[in-house]
Amino acid sequence: MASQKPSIPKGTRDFSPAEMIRRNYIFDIIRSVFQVFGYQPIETPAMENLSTLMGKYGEEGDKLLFKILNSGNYLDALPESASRFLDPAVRLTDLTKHIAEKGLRYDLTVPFARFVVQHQHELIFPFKRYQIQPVWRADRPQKGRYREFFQCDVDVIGSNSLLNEVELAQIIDAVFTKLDINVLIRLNNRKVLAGIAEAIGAPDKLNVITVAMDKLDKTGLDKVTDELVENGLTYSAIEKLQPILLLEGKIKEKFDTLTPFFKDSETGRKGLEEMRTVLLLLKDLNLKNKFDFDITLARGLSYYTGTIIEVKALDAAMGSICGGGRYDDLTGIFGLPGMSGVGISFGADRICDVMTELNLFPGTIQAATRALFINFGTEEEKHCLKLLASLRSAGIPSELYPDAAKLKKQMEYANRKNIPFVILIGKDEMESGKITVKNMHSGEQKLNTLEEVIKLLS
RNA sequence: GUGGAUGUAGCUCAGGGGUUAGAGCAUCGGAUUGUGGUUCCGAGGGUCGUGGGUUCAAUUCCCAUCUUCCACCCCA
Repeated sequence: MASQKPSIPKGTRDFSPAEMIRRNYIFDIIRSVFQVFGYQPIETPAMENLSTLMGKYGEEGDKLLFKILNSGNYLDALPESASRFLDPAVRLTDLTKHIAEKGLRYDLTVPFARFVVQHQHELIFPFKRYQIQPVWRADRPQKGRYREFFQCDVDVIGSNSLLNEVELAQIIDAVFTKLDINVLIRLNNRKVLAGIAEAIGAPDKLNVITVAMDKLDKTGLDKVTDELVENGLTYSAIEKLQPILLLEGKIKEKFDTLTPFFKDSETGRKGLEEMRTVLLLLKDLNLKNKFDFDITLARGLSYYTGTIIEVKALDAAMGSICGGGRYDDLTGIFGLPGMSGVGISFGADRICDVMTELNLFPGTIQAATRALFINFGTEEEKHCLKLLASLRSAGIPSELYPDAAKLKKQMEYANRKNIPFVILIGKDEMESGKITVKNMHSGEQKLNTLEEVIKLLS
């Protein structure tokens, strides 16, 4: 039988020990910050019922869901002959709903909303939770984009207070300060965006406007204008929108321009007021990283209703490495209305990419074996096993080479694994009861008692 | 879903319509069976992504397909 070339699905990755050490460094910092702010961990299944996931991320999102084929003879469950679904006139989604009822989660927010509704009577509100798990998207992979990646979510649900938004900004600041990444925290509010749509007389075109505005810094004013025209915005509306699109400079100037602009839009005024509250509180907190009120920030996920947040690394070319916002009614679809939540998600994989690119991992993070016992044979093995146990109970990470291989091979093993000390116990040492310790860095070698060895390696 | 690149040894990559396809690194053995990193010597390892076409002859040229990467869309 010809052996097949091993491979893994597109957009997924294996993580080597060296990579896991770096990834765990990031996860540990993020987790410790979450905990210090009073958030509690939960986990949810990798797969959810498709009905939980569908329709929550907009049309695009549905396409990017990985669907799981039903077990057993799934074609038997079809209401009519399978051949009908081969007709191109029949929509593929019709077939999908008959043969797949589960899907891999697309993010952690929607499963969290489901979790909250399902466990509402056990939870203490406002409920502050964090969740660090992989999510899956059937996207085309490219730089910084994977089909399986880890999100680190923090959310507060059951509180309308804008203090939560402020707290999330503090968490962002604390995490990236600890990771030594310089970031810009961009803030906006969906109500401000809705207000703009209202004020220019195109309230139904909110989505078109936000998507176009989001592209402003990438494609420029002309392209954005073209796109707006294509999507049916009138020239007079675009004309009114222009000064908003070009709004730059200090936060205060943005408020000065928007305030009169919103004189007929209550939604806009409300959004602006929320922004003012959040920004003023943040101003007094002296965050290490910069934040800005950026009216071109839109964010695609359709469930956001208030504040939206996005974080970009300043020194690396990478999409957003953290994002989130407030959703007023995500639990409503699952039967629990009036429960507002706000949360953010850190993209661990992108953060890892940025830190690798900028060389930000400290050199001291690898927790490797401290000492390797050389294996000289059966008698020596037995002797070493006891000493090994002593070192381990003293908390010294140590190992015994499992085979009586050539010394060169064992030394090479220690060398390649970066083990700083090698312990040699042959006939001589067994008789004298002493232990030879070799420092692999300096090459120097000494006879010691067990106590001395423990002291030396601790 | 759209567009552009890519695929040759475990890895990074040269090469070229015509005997036996190369290099560096890695692996294994030896110099050196109680002493690693450096050095030297040697060995193993390939259906040149897959399928088809052109040709006396294709790994090389052409077409298709898949893979990976990059960009768009969207996003972490």
